[in-house]
Amino acid sequence: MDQPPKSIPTIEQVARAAGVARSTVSRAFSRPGMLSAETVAHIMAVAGRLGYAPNQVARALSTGRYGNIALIVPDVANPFFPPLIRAAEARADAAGLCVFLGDSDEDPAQEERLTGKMAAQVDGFVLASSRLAEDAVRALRGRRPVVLVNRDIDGLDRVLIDSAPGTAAAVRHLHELGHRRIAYVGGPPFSWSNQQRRTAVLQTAGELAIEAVEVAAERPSYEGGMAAAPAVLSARTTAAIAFDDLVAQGLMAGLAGLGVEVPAAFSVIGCDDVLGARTYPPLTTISARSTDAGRAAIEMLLAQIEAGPSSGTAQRLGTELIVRATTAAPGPSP
Amino acid sequence: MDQPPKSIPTIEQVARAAGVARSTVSRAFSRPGMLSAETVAHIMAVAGRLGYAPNQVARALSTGRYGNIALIVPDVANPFFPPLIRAAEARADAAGLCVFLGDSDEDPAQEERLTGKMAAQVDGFVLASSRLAEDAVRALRGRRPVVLVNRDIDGLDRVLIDSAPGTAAAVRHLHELGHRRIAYVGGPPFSWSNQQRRTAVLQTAGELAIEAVEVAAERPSYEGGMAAAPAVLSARTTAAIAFDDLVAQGLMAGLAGLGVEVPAAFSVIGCDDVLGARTYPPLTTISARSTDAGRAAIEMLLAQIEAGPSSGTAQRLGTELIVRATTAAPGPSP
DNA sequence: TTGAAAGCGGTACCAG
DNA sequence: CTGGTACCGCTTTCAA
Repeated sequence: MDQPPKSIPTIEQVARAAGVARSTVSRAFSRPGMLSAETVAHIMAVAGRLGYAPNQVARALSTGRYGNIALIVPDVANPFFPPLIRAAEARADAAGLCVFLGDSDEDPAQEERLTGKMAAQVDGFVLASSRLAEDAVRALRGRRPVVLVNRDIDGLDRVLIDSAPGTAAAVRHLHELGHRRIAYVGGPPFSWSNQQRRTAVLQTAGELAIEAVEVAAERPSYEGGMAAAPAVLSARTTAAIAFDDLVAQGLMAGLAGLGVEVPAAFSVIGCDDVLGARTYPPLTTISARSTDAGRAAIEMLLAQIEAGPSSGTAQRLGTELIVRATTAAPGPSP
Repeated sequence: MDQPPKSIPTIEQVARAAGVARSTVSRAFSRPGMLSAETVAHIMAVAGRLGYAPNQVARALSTGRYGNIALIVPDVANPFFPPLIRAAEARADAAGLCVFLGDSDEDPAQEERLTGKMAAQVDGFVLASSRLAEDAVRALRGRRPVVLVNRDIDGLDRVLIDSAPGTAAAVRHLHELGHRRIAYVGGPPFSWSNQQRRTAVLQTAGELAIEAVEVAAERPSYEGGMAAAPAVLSARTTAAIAFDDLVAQGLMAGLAGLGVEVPAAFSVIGCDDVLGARTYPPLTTISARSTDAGRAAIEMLLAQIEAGPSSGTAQRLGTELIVRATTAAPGPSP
C-alpha cells in the first residue's frame, strides 16, 4: 500500500505553481533584494506550501559552494565535545550550512579517512582536538579551509581554550585556603591541554612558594582518577587539581572509598566544567568554554570561506575558576 | 608563492585527452565491464596522468544517490544521545556513508527546517526521539527513507528501547529488598519513554501488591530531580525509580541536602545508564542500549535504502536492571 | 563496444 | 525587476 515516495519538489515546480520563471524562484532564495517584495513573498508562500527547499547538490554543482562543513571530533561520547558540537551546529545552521559529523575514535588513520571522504562535498573543516599528524593537517588545509580547536599548529587558524588563567586561579584559591602542598593529577602526557594545565599549576605554585607534585592518572577517565587516590594521599598533599572533571570525579570516589571526606579532609578541583553542579558535593572546577569554542571555530571557518585562506590566527579563550563545594581549608592530616 | 589552485580535471578533459567520448570515460569508471579491456586501460592511464577523479556531487545530481544520511536528535548535549550518535556514525561509516548531524533543540519547527534542508542531499533519515508531529514524519518518509528511534508511529520503521522489562525488574528488586511503598519520579508526560516506564512501574507494583505513587519532576533534569526530593519524602515512600539517570542524580542530591542517606535511608534507581558507575554511591539503574539502538537504526535504514520502502517494522530492544549501590533494604522511616 | 544527447536542479549572464 | 538560456560534471538511455 506504500506510495512510491513522491519526489521532492524542484525549482521548476515552484516556478510553474507560482507562474514565474525558474530564475526568479532562484533569485527569491539567493538574492531576494533583486526582486520586488511582493514577488518574493508570493514565491516564498508557494514554496512553503509545496515544501520546497533549494537542492544543495545542484546548487553546489553550479556554484562550487557546497553549503556543508565537516566537524571532526575524537570521541562524540567524551562529555567535553557534545556542547562544542551543539554550539558549532547552531552557528553553522544560522549561516545556512549543514554539518557533517565525524568521529575519529581517537585514531589518526580514521580521521584521515573521514576527511578524505568529506573533502569532496564540504566548504571547510573544523578539527577538534585533532589526532592527525601535522603534515596531514597541512595537506588538508591545502585543499580546503581548516580551523583547529585545541591544537596549536602555526600558520593555521585555531581556537585554543587557554586553561592557564583558570588553573592559576585554582592554585591561588587553594593557597588562600591554606593549602601548602597540592597535587596535579595529570592527563595524556602529549596532549596540548595537559601540558598547558600542568605548566600553569607548577608555575603558579612556584610563585606562591607552595609545593606541587604531579601524580599521573594512567587514563584520563573516572577510573583513572579513582586509581590515583592512594598516590595522591601518600604524597601527603591536602588538595588536588585534576586534568579534567571526570578524573576529579573518580578521585573523589577513590577518596570516599578510602574514608577521606571531601572537602573536609581533602580538597578537589576539576577542569572543563562538564559536570555542572551535578556531583555531590558540587565540584569546584575550571570553566572550559567549549560552547564558545564551537561557535568561534565556525565563525573563523566562515570568515575563511568568505575571504579565502587566512594567514593563520590563534584565538585564545580565557578560563576561570568556578568555586563550588569541594574545596575548603585543609583538615587534620589523614 | 601559492600556485593558483590548478582547476581539477573534468570528465570532458579526460575524454578529449584520451580521444574518446565522455560517456566512455564515465563507463570506464562506473561499469568497466562494458568496455574493452584496452579502452579501459587507456582511459585509466590518461585519467591517472591528469589526476582525474569523478566528481561525487555531479554524480549524485544525476543518480540521485548521495552517499549521505542524516541523523537528527533533540539535543546533542543530552547524555543519552552521544553514545547513540557514536554508534550510528560508526555503522554508517562502515557502509561508506557520511553522516549529517542535526540538533533540533527540542523544537519541532527547527527539526522540520533541518530535515527540509538535508532532504536534497541524503539517502535517508534517522530521527531520534523526534519531536515532529506525526504527519510531518509521514510527509518526510514520503520523500525519503526514514527510521525512528524511540518514537512509535505505525507503518514506519522504528527501533524502540523497551524499558518495560528493566523497569519491572527494578520494581521487583525493590520489593525483594522489602520496600512496600515506592515513588516513580516521572519525566515529560507525553514522552513515549515516560509513558512506558510509568506504566511498567504501576503495573508491576500492582502485581506485587505494593504501593506506587507518581511524583512529577517539572523537568527531566538534575534540577528537576533535586526539586522532587521533598515531595518524594512527604509521600512517605522508601524508594524511588526516576525517569532517567539525571533525575535520579538530582534526587540523590536533593535527598542528601535534606539529610537523607542513600541507600541507608532511601533507595534510588535511575534509567538509561548514562552515568555508568560514576555517581557516589554508584547508581543502580536500568540499561538503555542506546549504542545498540544507534547501530540498529542505521541497519534498518540501509535495508530500506537498498530494498525500497519497508512496510514498517518495530524492532524492540530489551532492557535490564543494573544493580549497583543505591538500593538497600528500607531503613528506619525518616 | 562506443558515441551522441538528454537530463539531474540550480545559478548567472544577457536581454527586454 | 523579470524571463530565457547556456552551463556545472556526470550518468544513462538510444542508436549506430
